[in-house]
Amino acid sequence: MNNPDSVPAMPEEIHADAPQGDVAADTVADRLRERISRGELAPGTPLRDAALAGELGVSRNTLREAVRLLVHEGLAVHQLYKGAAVKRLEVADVHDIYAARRCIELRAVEESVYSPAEALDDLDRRVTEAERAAAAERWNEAGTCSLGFHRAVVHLLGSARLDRFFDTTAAQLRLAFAEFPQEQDFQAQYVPRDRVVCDLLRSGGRAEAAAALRQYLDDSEREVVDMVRAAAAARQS
Amino acid sequence: MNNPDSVPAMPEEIHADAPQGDVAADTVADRLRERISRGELAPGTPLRDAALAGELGVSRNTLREAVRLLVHEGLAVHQLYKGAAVKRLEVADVHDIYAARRCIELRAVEESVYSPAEALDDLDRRVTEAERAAAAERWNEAGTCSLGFHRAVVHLLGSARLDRFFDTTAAQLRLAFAEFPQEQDFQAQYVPRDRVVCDLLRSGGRAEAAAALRQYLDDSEREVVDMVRAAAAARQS
DNA sequence: ACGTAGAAATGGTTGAACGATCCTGTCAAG
DNA sequence: CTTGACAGGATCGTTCAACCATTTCTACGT
Repeated sequence: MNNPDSVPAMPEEIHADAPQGDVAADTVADRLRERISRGELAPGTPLRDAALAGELGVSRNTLREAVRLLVHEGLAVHQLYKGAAVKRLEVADVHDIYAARRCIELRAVEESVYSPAEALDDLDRRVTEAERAAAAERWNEAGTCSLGFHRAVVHLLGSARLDRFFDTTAAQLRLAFAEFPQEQDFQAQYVPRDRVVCDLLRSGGRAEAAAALRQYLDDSEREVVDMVRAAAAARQS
Repeated sequence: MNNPDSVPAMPEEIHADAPQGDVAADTVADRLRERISRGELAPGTPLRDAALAGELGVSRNTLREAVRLLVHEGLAVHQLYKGAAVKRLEVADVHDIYAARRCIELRAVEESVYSPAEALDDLDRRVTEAERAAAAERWNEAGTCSLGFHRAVVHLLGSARLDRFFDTTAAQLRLAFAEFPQEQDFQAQYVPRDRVVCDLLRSGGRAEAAAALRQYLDDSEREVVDMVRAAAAARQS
């Protein structure tokens, strides 16, 4: 099955915009993250180092460093002598992730009293962007913008570490969607609810905003759990 | 200054209790983490791969994978062509870390309404342990136990990801103490305040518990900032 | 059919090599 | 004496080829 093409796969050209002050393993990790998030490397796909190393034009050692980073980020899992594979989200993971989201995002809403006005304006910009994308029926982009809104909410807390944590968690959450690329438009349904949360927040209704956000997260969690269950069921057949 | 002992440093024996189902790089990362947290590798210490690889009895490649993990965890920093060094906490880092702690721990207190009684009993156990250690003037152990209490508080939220995040953040915070091994006993001063928070939590006084915890974190942050400032000043001379 | 022994594939680790870059100390010109 | 060029040496980043360990596949004999 592993077609040993005598002609090596064309090494993807190095992106000129790749961070040049960076080491190879990091840029390779970026490339892999990218591929995973766009579903090109579906959950469960084994990450064979020899193959990927050739494909990306780096040595096996470098690629292994990159894969180790992905494992550390929870985007891949590792088994001794069986290598790494793209992480497959389980129901427990979804609950775990949403517990974390509830913690951080709800706290951010409560703490937003201390946030400067321009930070709240940034929130509004994000939602407006998402609405524009949704109106144009660019569902994929709408999902990305919606996520950007939540990212901005977290950013209100002013901790780069929390921002990073949210990013990696969101990346994991995307694994659920990666199995159903066509379902991405379901995210658009949540854009109006982003708007509600945003407006309540700006008008000072923290408690209502928090309640709305909590409901939002509960509903979203239910939906993602269903997706994961469906994916597992589809895999059985 | 880098004494090139012609006789190679004795490779530390492999711990028999090292997770055997694990790959070498992970166990090496554990060893390095250990060394850093106990101050054996002080902040600013360069992590020279050739030297460390020999010392730990692994190849340079394996060691580099381990170091990359530490960098990813924020325990080390990396500069291209200059290698990695143990992270030196700056004031901004301390603010960042405490913003994250406030977010998570305060949320945990508020959310503890939904926590089962035995989870709260666990909190009590941790504090009692810390008190015992403090009474015996084992300050180092008291600090560890106190941290265990806060860890248990976070655990109330029921997210393994948040637990992990708290752990890595706490490990970063230890970098501040690593420069002042003798000051570790100052942590003991906080044990009685842990007791207050714990009791308020168990008696249902969430709001008071949250207020006490917030005050706790504010004071602690101030103190750690002073430590970092002092360390920076001491470095100038 | 079934278990089993090889064989092939893959993973884990090592050691050496080579170029790139940084650092340091030297030396000569000003 | 200061300054700057410059030559080593040290370290880093990366690659490559090899080796053993383990799994997985396959084909064979029963």
